[in-house]
Amino acid sequence: MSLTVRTRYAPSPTGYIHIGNLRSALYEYLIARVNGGQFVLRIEDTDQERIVEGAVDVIYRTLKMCGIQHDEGPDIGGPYTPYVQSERKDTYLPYAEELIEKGHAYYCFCTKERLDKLRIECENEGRAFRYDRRCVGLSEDEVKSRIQAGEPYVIRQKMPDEGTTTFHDSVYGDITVDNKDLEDQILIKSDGYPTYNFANVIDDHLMNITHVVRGSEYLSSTPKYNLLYEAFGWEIPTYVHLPLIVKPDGSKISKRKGDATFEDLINDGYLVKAIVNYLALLGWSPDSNREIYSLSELEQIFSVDRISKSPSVFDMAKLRWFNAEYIRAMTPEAFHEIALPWIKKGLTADLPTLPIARMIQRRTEVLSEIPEKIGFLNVLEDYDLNIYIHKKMKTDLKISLDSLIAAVPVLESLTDWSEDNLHEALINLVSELGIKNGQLLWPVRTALSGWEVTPGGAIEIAAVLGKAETLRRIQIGIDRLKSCEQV
RNA sequence: GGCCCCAUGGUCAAGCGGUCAAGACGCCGCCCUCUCACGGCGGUAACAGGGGUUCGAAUCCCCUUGGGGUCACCA
Repeated sequence: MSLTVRTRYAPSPTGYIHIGNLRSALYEYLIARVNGGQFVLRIEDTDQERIVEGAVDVIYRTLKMCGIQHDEGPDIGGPYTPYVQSERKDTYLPYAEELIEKGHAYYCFCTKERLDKLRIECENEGRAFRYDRRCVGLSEDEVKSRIQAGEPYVIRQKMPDEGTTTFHDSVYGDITVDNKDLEDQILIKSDGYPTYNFANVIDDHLMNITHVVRGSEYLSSTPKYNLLYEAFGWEIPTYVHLPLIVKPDGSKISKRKGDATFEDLINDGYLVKAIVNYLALLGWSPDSNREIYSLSELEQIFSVDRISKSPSVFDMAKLRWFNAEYIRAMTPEAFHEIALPWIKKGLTADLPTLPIARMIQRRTEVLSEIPEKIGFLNVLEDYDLNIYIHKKMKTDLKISLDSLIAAVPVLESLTDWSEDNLHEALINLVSELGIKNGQLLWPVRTALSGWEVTPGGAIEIAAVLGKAETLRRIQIGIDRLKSCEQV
């Protein structure tokens, strides 16, 4: 079979894309690309009660940000337009009617109320609810007259009474179920819209989708889809079911629970490329030990047969690592650009941002941690003088005071306030004084920041603060140490 | 509960009858070092259990246990 591979991403517009959903889109895209095929975007909005304003835009935006570019879709058209199911509403009913003629479906007039009652009864008796097929044997005349009377109805798929149905999945292998365990699922709802269960089969066929890629939660309903394909006499697509992405506690990532949506991660300062890279490796593994891959590299090497079956835990710690890797790999200028909004968020003082960016780049794993990291640059807060005392640096209050005093004239005489010059001047001073680096630089760093821990050392911080502010802060340190009785 | 799926360190995972059972994240230690971080080096830790098949099982089969999914006029 040399058909062009065609995959589709068929989200329902709910307003956000959670991580598992995005990974599905990624894999669908990758499978199309690695086979030189096409990737289609189709909007599944057959549930009129769940329509969310602007939700489709979220989908477009997310795909675009990730570089997952579709070849056909509502926004760019294509040979199978329209790509929005609500706009295809009229195409489904005739197929359902065809099924009725062939004896694979039937009209059902049972009301929601009756069904609910049935459900409760079953629950009370401790057995699983299954539609009791009350309408399966209705005569053609009765159906006709009830429809003419305006009675609402749905169309149900009629499952075989016996036998088994087997389908093949590319990752899970052959799966067989007893037909008696299959429910007569609804194909057309009483509002005239098809259910997902029906529409996806019709559209996948009509749009010539060759590889149906979706989460493994659809595994249990796939036999019903197979029966549909068979009833129509259509070719069954290649199924590729993906293992679920779960939370550390093992439960499914749920939308309403506020679990990691793509936008959340972006807002938290995760890089798109890092997210995509991590997602690619969650449930799939390459043929080597490499972990860093760009999207275009993935388009070359992705393979369905290396998708794993077992669910994988979404591990924030690992995502952080990926993010940090991408940050560290950036040029200082590029990092400065993406970090700038976050630097501005944490910076009230008027200081040059590029040196700040350079200072924090290696020390940043997620952008959102930047503001709090650079707070010491804004104002010098009162600090505990005891932080001048550091055993490993071999400093105490006396040594710190001496070092700060010694640093003043050296810094004052510096005309070109560059990091290199600062480095040279201070290291020279160290040897002049015959002390250890830390005995000078630790006190200076402390005086400049007032923090016990800072991103960047004395020299980097001095360079960022500028000459005047550096000297001012050192003087504060000197004054405070002098007035300290223990010195 | 019925049906279906899954099962290698805490996490992601390689492995597809013969390996001292990779690698990565995390964690711990050491080195580097002006704190932190980066970087370098090292360490911790796994085939869920029980039966088979086989000369030989993490790899194949069965059972048990555990986990997950699904049972809507949602997708």
